[in-house]
Amino acid sequence: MTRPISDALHARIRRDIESRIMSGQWRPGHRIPYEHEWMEAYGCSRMTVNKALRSLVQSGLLESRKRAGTFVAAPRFHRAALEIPDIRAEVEGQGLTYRLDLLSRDRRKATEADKALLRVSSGDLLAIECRHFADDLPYALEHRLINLAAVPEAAEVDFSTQPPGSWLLAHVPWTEAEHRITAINADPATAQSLHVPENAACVALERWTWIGAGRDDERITYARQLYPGDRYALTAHFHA
Amino acid sequence: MTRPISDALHARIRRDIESRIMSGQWRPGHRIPYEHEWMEAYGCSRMTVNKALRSLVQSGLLESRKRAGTFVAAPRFHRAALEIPDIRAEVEGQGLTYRLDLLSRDRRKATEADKALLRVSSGDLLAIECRHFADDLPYALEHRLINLAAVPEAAEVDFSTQPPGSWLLAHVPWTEAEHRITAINADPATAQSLHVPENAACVALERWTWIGAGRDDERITYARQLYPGDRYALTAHFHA
DNA sequence: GACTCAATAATGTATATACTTAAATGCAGC
DNA sequence: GCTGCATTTAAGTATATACATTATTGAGTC
Repeated sequence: MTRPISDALHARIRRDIESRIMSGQWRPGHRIPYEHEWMEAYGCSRMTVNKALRSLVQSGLLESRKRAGTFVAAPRFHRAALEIPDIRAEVEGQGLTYRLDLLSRDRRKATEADKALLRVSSGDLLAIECRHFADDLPYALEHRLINLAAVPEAAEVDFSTQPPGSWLLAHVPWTEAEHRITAINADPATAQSLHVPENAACVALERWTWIGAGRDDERITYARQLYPGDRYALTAHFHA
Repeated sequence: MTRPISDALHARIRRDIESRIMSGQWRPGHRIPYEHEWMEAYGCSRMTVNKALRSLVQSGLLESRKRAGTFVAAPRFHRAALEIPDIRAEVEGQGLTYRLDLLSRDRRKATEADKALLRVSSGDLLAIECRHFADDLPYALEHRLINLAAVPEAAEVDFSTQPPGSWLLAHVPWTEAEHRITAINADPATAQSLHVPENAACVALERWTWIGAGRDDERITYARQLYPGDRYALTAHFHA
């Protein structure tokens, strides 16, 4: 997942700055040398220095202010890049056999509850309940709503073999998404479905997906996935 | 959290491309126009076009191949940027009163268990157990190990008022970090400590933090935070 | 047809230059 | 001391240009 290291000059400058920040030599708030100082130091043009700095600004390590200079940004949070693979890919990536179990599929007009979850005001949708298996052990329980106004093709798709997440990821790419991760106790039905004891702690991952950033944004899907807490962990890595 | 919109030409080109991808008009694998076509379309230089494209490549929306062109990247995961604020900031950000309760503080040579968690081979460390309160309701239970070889100053800090996470974030900036999120059932002691029923589902957030990307990396700290699942949710947003 | 190899065309990198923009600085006047 | 204003300086944007790199294309050969 690491970027291929490049021997380009701007990449070297970038790495040099990065390592001085990472090592703690330059702390947040520290004003790093001016662009013209870097260009002297490396005997290159300002554009080259600028390219390095801009890329560090984009990744949040630096912050520039006109006239004042460029500063090491203050980390206000622990940032991490969470990459949630689609479940089939995740299971198969672990060398296990994936199997999907479609529990229910219902095409209906949005109920009040659906509207609240999908964040739409009306329309038809597809409601799916399914279980994901890894080597015959339940891996996740999924409840999903798909907005048919946004993705009419979904009405024709056979979700008894293809997980809805995989299909959507391939067919409705590059959407905006919001995730909510919490923990819940398995109710009796969930416990039975996931083969865990009643009240077992589960990771609940909710995801809202939509297209477009403006007012005319279009809700695509809502998904809620429950994972047995003792078999599953989300991992995230911060690298800058 | 949204970037300030810029009216620079390269930013406009960027937005135009972005919106065509986000709207689904250009799907993954699609070859977008060549740089020289963009420069004709906008009547600008190639460097300006290049700036827009590079920034979209950096954020993972595009992918360039020499000679072949620039393509819409295939989203293989649901990416999300997880920003985990330090607990005090998080609580106070919600308008609640923060209070820290230091349960134990122990300076010791690393035990076998410590070594495994902190991922060091030996050395002195500081082990801290504390509870974070929001308006007199327990918010999180924290178990933390700090490697004194990496952060000797920590030995002198008074962690009865200042949460270790806040202090570390301010004093050991820009580190690498790995997060692991899972769900567990509260054991009797934890339940009592967090004022939740026994076996209540809790979000368990583990974080390993170190400095430097090479072999000579230095382990800073290990933290495990338990949050009552019914009072707490991690949220993450993907925006591209 | 399959293989080799050179021409081609697109991105990648870098330079030198010029003008714009915004904020820190310092000076003048009250 | 404080305020307002002009100055200055560093980053921001953009251009035109050149050469490097590399994967594709296609022509020529076996």
